Amino acid sequence: MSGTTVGSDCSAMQGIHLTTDSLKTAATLSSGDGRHNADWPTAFPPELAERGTLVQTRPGQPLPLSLAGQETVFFVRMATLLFRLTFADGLRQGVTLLYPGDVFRSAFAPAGSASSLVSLSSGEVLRYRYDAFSELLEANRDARRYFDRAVARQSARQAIHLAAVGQLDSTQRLISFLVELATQIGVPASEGRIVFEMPLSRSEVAEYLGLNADTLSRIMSRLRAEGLLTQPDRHTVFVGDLNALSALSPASALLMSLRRPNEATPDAARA
Amino acid sequence: MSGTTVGSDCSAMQGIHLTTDSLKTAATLSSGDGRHNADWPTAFPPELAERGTLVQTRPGQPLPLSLAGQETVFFVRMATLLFRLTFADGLRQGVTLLYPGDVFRSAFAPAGSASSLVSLSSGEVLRYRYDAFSELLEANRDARRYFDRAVARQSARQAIHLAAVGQLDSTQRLISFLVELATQIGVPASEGRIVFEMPLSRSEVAEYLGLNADTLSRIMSRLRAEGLLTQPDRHTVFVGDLNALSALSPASALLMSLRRPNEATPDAARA
DNA sequence: CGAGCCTTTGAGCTTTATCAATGTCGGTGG
DNA sequence: CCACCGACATTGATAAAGCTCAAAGGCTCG
Repeated sequence: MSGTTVGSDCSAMQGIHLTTDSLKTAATLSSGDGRHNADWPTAFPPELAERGTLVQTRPGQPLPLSLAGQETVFFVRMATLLFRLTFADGLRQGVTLLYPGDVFRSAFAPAGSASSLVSLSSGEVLRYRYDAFSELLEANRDARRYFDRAVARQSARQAIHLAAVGQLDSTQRLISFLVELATQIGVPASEGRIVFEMPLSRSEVAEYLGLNADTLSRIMSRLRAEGLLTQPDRHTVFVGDLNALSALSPASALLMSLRRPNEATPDAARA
Repeated sequence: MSGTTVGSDCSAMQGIHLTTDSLKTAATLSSGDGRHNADWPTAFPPELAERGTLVQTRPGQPLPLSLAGQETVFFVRMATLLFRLTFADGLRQGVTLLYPGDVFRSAFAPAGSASSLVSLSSGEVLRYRYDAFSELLEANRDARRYFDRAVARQSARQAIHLAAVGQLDSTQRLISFLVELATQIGVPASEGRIVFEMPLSRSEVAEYLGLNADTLSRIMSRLRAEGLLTQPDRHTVFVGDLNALSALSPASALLMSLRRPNEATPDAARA
């Protein structure tokens, strides 16, 4: 599995439709390291990948939830996405982060302009019309299973996030967030550390955690001062000792138990 | 519609299995007022109702999420349920309220003892083993559609709840909660008012809203003093003017747009 | 009728938001 | 190459929202 953030500054990025064989890469990429257990498919079924519309994303790029009035479905092949809700008065809340392997159905969001889906990184997303996607699932048992599992996994993640926002103090919330990122997009670095690129700006993180951006900055400074974190630059975070960090938030254990699906783990934990 | 708060000390209440025709009531009840549009089923398909295990609930009764190590699915026929998450240190957060028509898959909750599903009222719930339920959905297109819609609806509700907890002040949060209840379980009363039984105790409401119980009590007192609410007893709430109330929280509009599925509305809003 | 639990309400304190000033990064154009 | 600009980040002082603790009613159920 390769790196984390990309850094492309390409141009055309909207809906290139893939014909069945125009992009073997798609199928190949997504079947990935998949162990093809018929009962518990861990990889996105290639038959589905072939039928989607490829969207190349850039940081900050919005992904419209409805396409010609139709419901949509997105499969995150390689990117980090944010699903965000905006109230009438402009208050915004980051609801869920979506990582590679995740699937998002537009009906998961309240109707209207309140909801938006934004890519936080450069990457690739497959887009479907919901009715077409739904038919594909009917025809493909593995695809259906993949989708149902993905939905369940994300639902669990969102529940933990809600509990963190509702019950934890600001420090614990931030730590929970860092643990989430370390678990989902972190990669091992020297001396047992873990690195990841922070895909959100300070104010986006604050919005996600239900905190004030100033407060958040203060807390990050404190964690840095305490040596729990190192930041060579604004967007790169090294976690020295993930265990020490996670011990500081009650949500850590739950967050770390949620792996991303393609993770190469010896035992395929089922739920 | 009897009592509310905990205190059940009853005895037998678990799983009575229904044979195909032992409970015609089931099918009848759940097909309810359903308009049987093949494309968009609004009622829980009777074929599914017949196959579930009927669980009669009492206030405070826990519904175990795993059954002999198997994943489960619950269909709420008549009750209000609470899905709650508990952190290792005992902090608890109410994640979602489930109303009649809702469907809950145990995998929506993080694994382990952190999650629990509790009935807040007397009522009836149908329980399935997930693998059996999954097969039923494969065999029944309407059932599959019902399930997918239900999941989407609940996901949207949970997103709004998260945004309320993350962004709103305590008064707005409480008002959002009241608007949710009025929308979901409220019934018209005299003089254009709306009544509902509050299925949660003060401290459970506080837990759901991420507030302190004392603070919550204060705010309710204030709303009562301002005449927005009337409470003949602790568990009965009259909302004098739902529009006036909902104007006080930015989340109201979104919450009110989520109707429950069996609602007899002229137009069947699709998403 | 009494025990226990839930609720209400007050006083004081902690945490976090707000406001404002200053600093840093990255890009742009002279 | 440097000066400038705008967006983002940091940090301090202050204020307010909500939490904690404690005491005093109410309800409910044996």
